[in-house]
Amino acid sequence: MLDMKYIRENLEEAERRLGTRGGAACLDGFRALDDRRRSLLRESESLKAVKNAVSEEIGKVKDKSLVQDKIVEMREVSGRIKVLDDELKLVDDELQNFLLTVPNLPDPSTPLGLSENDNVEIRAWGTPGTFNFPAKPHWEIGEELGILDFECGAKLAGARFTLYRGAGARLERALINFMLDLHTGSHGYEEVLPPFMVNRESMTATGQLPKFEDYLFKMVDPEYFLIPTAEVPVTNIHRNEILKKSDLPICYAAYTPCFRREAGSYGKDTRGLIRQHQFNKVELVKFAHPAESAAELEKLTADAEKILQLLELPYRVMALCSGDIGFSAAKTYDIEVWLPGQSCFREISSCSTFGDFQARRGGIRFREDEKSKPEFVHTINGSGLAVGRTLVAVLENYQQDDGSVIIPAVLRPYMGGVERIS
RNA sequence: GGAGAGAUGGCCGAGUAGGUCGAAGGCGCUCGCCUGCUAAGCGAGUAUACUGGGAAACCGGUAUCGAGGGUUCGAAUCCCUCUCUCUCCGCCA
Repeated sequence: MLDMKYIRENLEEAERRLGTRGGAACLDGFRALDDRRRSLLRESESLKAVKNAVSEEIGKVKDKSLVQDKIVEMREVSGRIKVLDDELKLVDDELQNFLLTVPNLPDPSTPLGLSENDNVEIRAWGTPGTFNFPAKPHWEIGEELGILDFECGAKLAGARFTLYRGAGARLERALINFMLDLHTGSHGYEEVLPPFMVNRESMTATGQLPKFEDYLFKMVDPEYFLIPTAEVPVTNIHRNEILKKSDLPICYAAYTPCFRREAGSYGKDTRGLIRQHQFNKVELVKFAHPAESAAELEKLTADAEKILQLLELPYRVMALCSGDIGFSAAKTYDIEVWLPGQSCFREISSCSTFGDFQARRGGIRFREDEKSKPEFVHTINGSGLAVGRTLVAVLENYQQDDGSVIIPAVLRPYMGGVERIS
């Protein structure tokens, strides 16, 4: 959520910055609602001041018959207040609902552009390997090895679900453990294991709701939402808290499955593991001092990259342009891994800083000094990494001409010493 | 699922025959004083949000005692609904 005072005082600048996301940035109506709200508030509150003062006088008088006229008068004032407050509530709700659907302002360092074609490559690591045979896509490798069963996934649940078997299931688990061990052991993150379902408040704080309910899986009674990313529960750990400045940055790493409706992506990536309704991810989440958030985003991105480096998987880092960043993000780096079976780079991590956008929605604050006003922290998060897609990258980059797949050296301890799946 | 108990400020904990309670007291914390160190002691201060005024320091108003409604001139205190926590029983990975 954007700061109301900022919008009030910088309406045109806010519209211009939002406009860089593409589409019409429309803050029309904000000013009218805001003015209406404040005028109602002023009127209601001044009446309450009168009511409070008179009620206090009435309280001091023993014989209420002496103040009967005041009681009657206040009865009318109370009625008037009720009317004003009812309308205020309507205006307030409308204003809140409006603000909750306004996306974050792109950070000044976010490149301008309209689509993914305008994203900017920041750096690349590793060299795509060459194969003396036609490189296969992972779904062929996985099916031939009997470790990925797409048919059975469809039987059990439907399209975009997969059954992992044997070494495939173990490789997924190995990747999860490898990632968590690295981030907690070497990068300073605390491991957390959150609920995989959350309530509406949590989804609203991180920005999935109210605007993107269609993208989520939802339980109706009682109402719960399956998390689309661990970002949601982990960011909400500190919802409505005032953190100690000395504790910042707070860094969490969490493994969770993620559940996404993938509404609007019909026909896209229908083969293989790339786009599933359920997938595993290790997520990194930070709560940082505003002055440190830019640097923390760089560090977090580097932490995610380290996984690919140790797995020796080639990748590139892209700065998403203003038209391609997510609703809540101010700045995003995508890490894209090389997939030889499909001859393309595919997103395997998305690392973003949200500025105070999520913190304001969630009431996550800190104090600069003991006596100063609480300020909003900045939240930062990124995949470290998407596990299913990492498995895809391992299968495709480490495939051999005999159909087997070499296990990267760093994963072998997690695979019971297995060096090759064949 | 059944039966009970509870939810107050950073923490602990008073306050329910409605009335000056944003809320006693204690702890913690901050700033001063004092003690040549440490401990103790003394004094003052110590919530948040919105809103009005002001360049600012700051001053005023309103709201908040789990959440939301209601009764009342007036509610932490009464009524209703919901959420969460705890205890016991049942069931269960």
